[in-house]
Amino acid sequence: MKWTDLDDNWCPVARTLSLVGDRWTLLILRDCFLGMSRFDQFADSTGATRHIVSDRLKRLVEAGILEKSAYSDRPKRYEYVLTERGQEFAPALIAFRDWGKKHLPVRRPTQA
Amino acid sequence: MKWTDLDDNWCPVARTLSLVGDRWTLLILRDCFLGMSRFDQFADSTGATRHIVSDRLKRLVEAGILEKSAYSDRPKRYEYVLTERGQEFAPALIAFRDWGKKHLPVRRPTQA
DNA sequence: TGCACTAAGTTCCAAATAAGAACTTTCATG
DNA sequence: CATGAAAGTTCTTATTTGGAACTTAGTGCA
Repeated sequence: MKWTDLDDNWCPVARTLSLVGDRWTLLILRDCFLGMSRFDQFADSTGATRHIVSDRLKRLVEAGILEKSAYSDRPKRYEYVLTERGQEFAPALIAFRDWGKKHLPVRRPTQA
Repeated sequence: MKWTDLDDNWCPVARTLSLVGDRWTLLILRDCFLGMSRFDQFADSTGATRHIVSDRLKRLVEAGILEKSAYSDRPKRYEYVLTERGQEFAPALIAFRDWGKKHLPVRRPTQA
């Protein structure tokens, strides 16, 4: 079975993952919760390629998890902000954060 | 940046996702919470290929999230059970389940 | 006018993963 | 001895990712 066919799975966990379960997607949402909203911020912060950031933002907008709106008209510039249903991913991200803090201490701390 | 380099990221969400953020992995954990423990059960239930189930189980065991043990000696047969730290993914799965139940009602219900 | 610079993407190619089916190994049962 | 189950492995093809370069539509000087 293809991953993309999970969208109409009987299981709500599977249906949710069909939207946010791809690589990098949840890290982009994490950045949204940290106040980021622009393309370059997501690319720099997550480390995902621009190609992937572009794909994920498009799909998150289509899923109604992020909202895209212009913050400048000339030149046209857009920003991405969590919708109400997007905000409701907070519990999931907090759960992952807590698990990581408890079970995965950093080995070699990030140097500057 | 490669996805696999997230294991020593400063962010605990990223470190956690480097272990369980690949496609199918969280669905296998879901099945563990539903009481499943065998290779074929995971393959049938998730729909992932045997190749992927094999890879994910190996990595979950290496990460200390599942424990592999023999339930039969002849022929040798193994089962996979959540460790204590594995059990602690419950809040994350519950968060995804709740989000899906609330925001993603099934369109065409699974027919038999 | 012209040059450098910014933000937000898109495009292209090579490398890594996933999908699907068939095959293997080790027994148990009839 | 033939059939079948469980747990993987192997093989080939299709889809995704990773990395770098390129594009578009301006802005800010000098």
